[in-house]
Amino acid sequence: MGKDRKERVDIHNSDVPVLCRSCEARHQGVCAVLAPDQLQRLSRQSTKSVHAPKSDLHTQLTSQERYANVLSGVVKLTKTARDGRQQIVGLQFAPDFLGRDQSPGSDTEATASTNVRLCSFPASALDELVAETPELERRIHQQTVAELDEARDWLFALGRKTAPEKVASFLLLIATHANPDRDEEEGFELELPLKRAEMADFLGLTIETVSRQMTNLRSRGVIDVIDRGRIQVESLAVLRSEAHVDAG
Amino acid sequence: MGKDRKERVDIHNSDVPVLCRSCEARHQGVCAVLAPDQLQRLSRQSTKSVHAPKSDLHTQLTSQERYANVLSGVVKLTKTARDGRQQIVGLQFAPDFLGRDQSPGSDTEATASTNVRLCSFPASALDELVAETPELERRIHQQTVAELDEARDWLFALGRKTAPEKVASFLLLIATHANPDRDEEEGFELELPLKRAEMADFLGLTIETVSRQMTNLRSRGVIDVIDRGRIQVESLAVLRSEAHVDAG
DNA sequence: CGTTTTTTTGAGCAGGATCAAGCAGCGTGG
DNA sequence: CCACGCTGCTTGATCCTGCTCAAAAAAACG
Repeated sequence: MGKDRKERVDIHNSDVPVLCRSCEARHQGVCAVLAPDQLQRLSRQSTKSVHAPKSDLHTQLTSQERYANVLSGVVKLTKTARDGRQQIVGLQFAPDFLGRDQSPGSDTEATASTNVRLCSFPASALDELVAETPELERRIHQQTVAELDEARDWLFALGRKTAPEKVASFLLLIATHANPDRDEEEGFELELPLKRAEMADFLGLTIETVSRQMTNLRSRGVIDVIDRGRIQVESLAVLRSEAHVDAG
Repeated sequence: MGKDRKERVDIHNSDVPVLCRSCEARHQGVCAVLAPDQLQRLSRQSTKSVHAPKSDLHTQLTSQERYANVLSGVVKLTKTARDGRQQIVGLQFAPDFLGRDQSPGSDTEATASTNVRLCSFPASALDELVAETPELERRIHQQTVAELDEARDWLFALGRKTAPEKVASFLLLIATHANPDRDEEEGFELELPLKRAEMADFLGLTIETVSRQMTNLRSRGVIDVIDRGRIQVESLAVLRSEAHVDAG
């Protein structure tokens, strides 16, 4: 997976902590607005950690009063009813920031879907930086607005899209998040970070319907199934038309 | 509705602009964090306006580069697909703030559902205040987080709730927003700010199903229908159990 | 009042759920 | 090395919730 990815070390920026070099959050995430010395302070209290699928990240972070950046992998935010019905209400990818926008009374769980690497630090450390850097607050706010926007796109999908459209929309979401500036024309391989049950919980469907729609897409030549968690997408444009993305 | 509500004029605060006295936004909304002189500056550029149902508030505000507080009424945020399918992705009540968290690329419309009174002011005026008052930015951020939370609750409702549960959940939402600290025990009258078609667009259902579920709730004694837009709710607790609110 | 809009009600249909097997991959242990 | 159990995925048969189509009833409005 990481073999053909360029290392993004800042050769000319030796003030940047070792921990932070080649970190996505440093460039696009919340850390992007921090000055080198602030980065230094934060990184001194930061630790990287790896979490297996199904690890409960929410209680892990809140119990220790820590925040974290997602370095790699996918984190799912779920809501569960007493009768067992479950709905994924958000997915977090690198370099998303975890822990601050979870509002107090929220009954939302954060769980690793794939292997997840986190860079975590004490909440207090970030709160101090926020106090002295309005830019940082703005950056975090921007992420929240982006999440709100995505949530609203999914409200449309859940309320108004058919099962085939939902599944295509999901594949499109993964495709664009895995590589935001993908070549329009070419086909490409796609790693599915969610298993069927999770896709169902995300799309408001059952496992069976998700499975049927996947075979349906395959039989119509929109995708090739390589193995359980890997597909080949023939064309982004076709996928987009299958998803019936709303007007822009 | 307003008869038994105390007037909230700050007798002792004669520096508070006339325009702002007895305004909800002044107490719970974004204006709550402003100092009297800031309030003065802002109010000098503010105007109140009334908007009939179906007025397009989004283009009205963005074309004039103005933001606004909702003083009364209900604003719906909708997404529409090319084929006509529509989904309401958010409802704004007083004293919500309009205009800033609509991210640039968002294809979301803001439309009045009821008569809506707004207090609007130039975007630049607020941006200046934001620059000098970190508190204000934090306040706006809080509202965005609250909206994100509500959106996620509806993701669960749209993905996993049945039609009867959806309709009950909607009534519960209106009931709690109309009067956040309502007496637990007693029955009460409720004004529905949305017509059937809008309820359908909010709940991801058709008009017919909404209508059927309403008569269903009536025949089971959960509500009394007074007229098209007015119902009597027998008990909040019963409504809550009908809605199958997820675990907390 | 007639006209239009909104809501209700009914009959029939279908998309997706449910129930129930079967299958494929995979680690474990005999 | 294969039998075994386990987990995750697919496939099939049947059912039912909510949609579609149609029409009447009830409000709103000029």
